[in-house]
Amino acid sequence: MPETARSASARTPERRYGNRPTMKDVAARAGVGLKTVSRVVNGEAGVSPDTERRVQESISALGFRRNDSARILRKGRTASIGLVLEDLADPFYAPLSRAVEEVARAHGALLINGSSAEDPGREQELVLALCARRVDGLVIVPASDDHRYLEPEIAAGVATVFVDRPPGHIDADLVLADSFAGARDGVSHLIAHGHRRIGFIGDRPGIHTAHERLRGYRAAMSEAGLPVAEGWLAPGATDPGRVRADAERMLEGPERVTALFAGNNRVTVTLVRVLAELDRPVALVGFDDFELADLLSPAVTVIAQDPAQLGRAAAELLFRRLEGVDDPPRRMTHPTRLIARGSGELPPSD
Amino acid sequence: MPETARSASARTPERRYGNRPTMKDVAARAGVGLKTVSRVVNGEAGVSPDTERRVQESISALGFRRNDSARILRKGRTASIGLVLEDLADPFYAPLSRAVEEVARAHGALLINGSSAEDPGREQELVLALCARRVDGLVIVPASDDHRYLEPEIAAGVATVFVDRPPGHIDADLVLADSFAGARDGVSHLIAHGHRRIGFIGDRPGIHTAHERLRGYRAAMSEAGLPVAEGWLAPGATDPGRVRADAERMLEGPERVTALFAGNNRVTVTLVRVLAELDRPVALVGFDDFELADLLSPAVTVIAQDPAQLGRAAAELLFRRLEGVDDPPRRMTHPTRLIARGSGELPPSD
DNA sequence: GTGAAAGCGCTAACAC
DNA sequence: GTGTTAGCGCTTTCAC
Repeated sequence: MPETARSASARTPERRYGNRPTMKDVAARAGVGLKTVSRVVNGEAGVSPDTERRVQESISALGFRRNDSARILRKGRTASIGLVLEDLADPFYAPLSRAVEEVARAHGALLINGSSAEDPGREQELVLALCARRVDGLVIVPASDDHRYLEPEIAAGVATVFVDRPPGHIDADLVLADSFAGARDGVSHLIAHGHRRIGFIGDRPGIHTAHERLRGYRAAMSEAGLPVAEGWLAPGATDPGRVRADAERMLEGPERVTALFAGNNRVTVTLVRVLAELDRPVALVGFDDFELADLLSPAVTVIAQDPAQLGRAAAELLFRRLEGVDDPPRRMTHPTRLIARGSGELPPSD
Repeated sequence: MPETARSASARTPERRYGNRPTMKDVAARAGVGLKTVSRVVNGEAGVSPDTERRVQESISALGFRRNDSARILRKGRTASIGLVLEDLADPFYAPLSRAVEEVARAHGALLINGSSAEDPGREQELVLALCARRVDGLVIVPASDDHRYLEPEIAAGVATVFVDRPPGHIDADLVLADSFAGARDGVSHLIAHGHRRIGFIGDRPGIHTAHERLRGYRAAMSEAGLPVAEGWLAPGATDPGRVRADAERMLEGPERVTALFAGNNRVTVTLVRVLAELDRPVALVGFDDFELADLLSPAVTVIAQDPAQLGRAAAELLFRRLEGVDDPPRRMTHPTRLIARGSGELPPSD
């Protein structure tokens, strides 16, 4: 039984890419050589108009589309970068992700991304899967605190930029917001408005930004010569139940706080809910800006950072590396900005 | 001049994947055949413990990681799917995207995604780039209204599911929310609370959901026997400037509306701002739920759809196709839910 | 148990 | 202008 070029031989998997035509098929149909088709497909010079026409006709008749997997294998560059972060749907990370995508697009690269769900194992699994795909570079918001697993990859040439949180146990490019200064400014703002007992509700202290923000809180209190009671500190998971419980605890008793500082956007939103149920005003400053913060009553005073700017900076640094810039790892810190809207300017209620 | 296996010959690009070791290198170092390394890397049976140990040692010494580009080329499946939508950072699409990612992960696939920015040309460019990468399947939120460009791809076996909006001029799987019924319910709700002059501010009418929601508005008005003045309809771009101008126009004059229906989340947010500046109460119902809607005053009544559910349904349908289910294209419609919070229950102000 | 050889679809190099 | 050849790094087949 005779076999045509495309018939399923014993060596061919049952359905390869749905049995799509290849350049060879296009060449055969157009009666030209393989390389001529390649030239046409890639818009290279040196093909006569007539030949080009025949090849084009053949391409559309067969529904040919170049297989970039093969191209990638041959060229050694995938024109894609990987992005791994905690949660693509988080209102803080979504704009960051979008900014990375825009920069990638400007450089002709696609974006492969994944959410680590704050799970170090999942982060590593995703990152290594991306390395196996030979992405040209990686932008990572760490969930893990040990990135030594990346050492062979970086050594092998995978450009890597960390953003929002520093990597653990390795030296690499890094783009951060100034969490320490931001938190210090926010807490100083509350102190300037007369508060002396201020609660801090933040994220788990293992997370770098959470740690820095707590440090900023302590610095502001200390600079003002104010004591900090143990009960005013509540680092931990940012689920509403925990945040609510800690807030309610701080808001009662003789040592009760007159103001709260929220360590991130999710904490802030939960605190807004808790405070809305209260019969007395409690001042609030939150880290991270969020939509509609200005329409709540009182409008919420925040320490704003620009996630899109962080993403853009990280991606641009990455592509600079891919273009061959080979300085030692760079650490960029972006300033934060206090936006006073009302909740942070409330006076103490006693 | 003698050449080792990995030295840069004239035929080798200067830096291929940063010159990473291949299975061949691992095999040479371990003193085994190529296929044996392949067996170890893929956890296949039939390798003696001793050989396996030697290969493993060789793998970690060289920092070998399997090149999935080559694997993909050979196997014909990329274990990746593409997602194209309007804007990854939009609070409606971000959870949809995350849901698609989770389903992909459950099926061992990576997600490559891109934002079309509501630009048909960019949608097509992205989709075709994903096809060239031979993604196994596509989830698309259309920006374009003509998807005939996808016909050869679908014919060639790229599974495709549309979500949120139907494809143009082709028949394909589709997951929608019930925009028509949702809008009709929302407007009926306003009518039930005494309103007779209701404005509709929506998205551009070329967008399917916008069209359906306008149809729902008309149906509700018509069912109640209410006339619709031309000035009460304002489809168009959803930028705050346009929405504000149209709202302000509707809110003055003798025929002024006492209630507004917002066609999507962005319009709703802008209208909340406009109405907050007003000296009289105007009722508002918005399509799409949004965070903090319950904390505004008045809290905002919405027609809620579940974007994560839409994404999950679309991705699950896609993987069912990839597993070989071959029914005719399916169209799934998810119901919406009215959440009364206050703004939609305000009585007419005159 | 192990390995040699073929080939996935493309691009690079070089000959014609 | 155009075609031929080699080979990217892997998996498949089949022989040992």
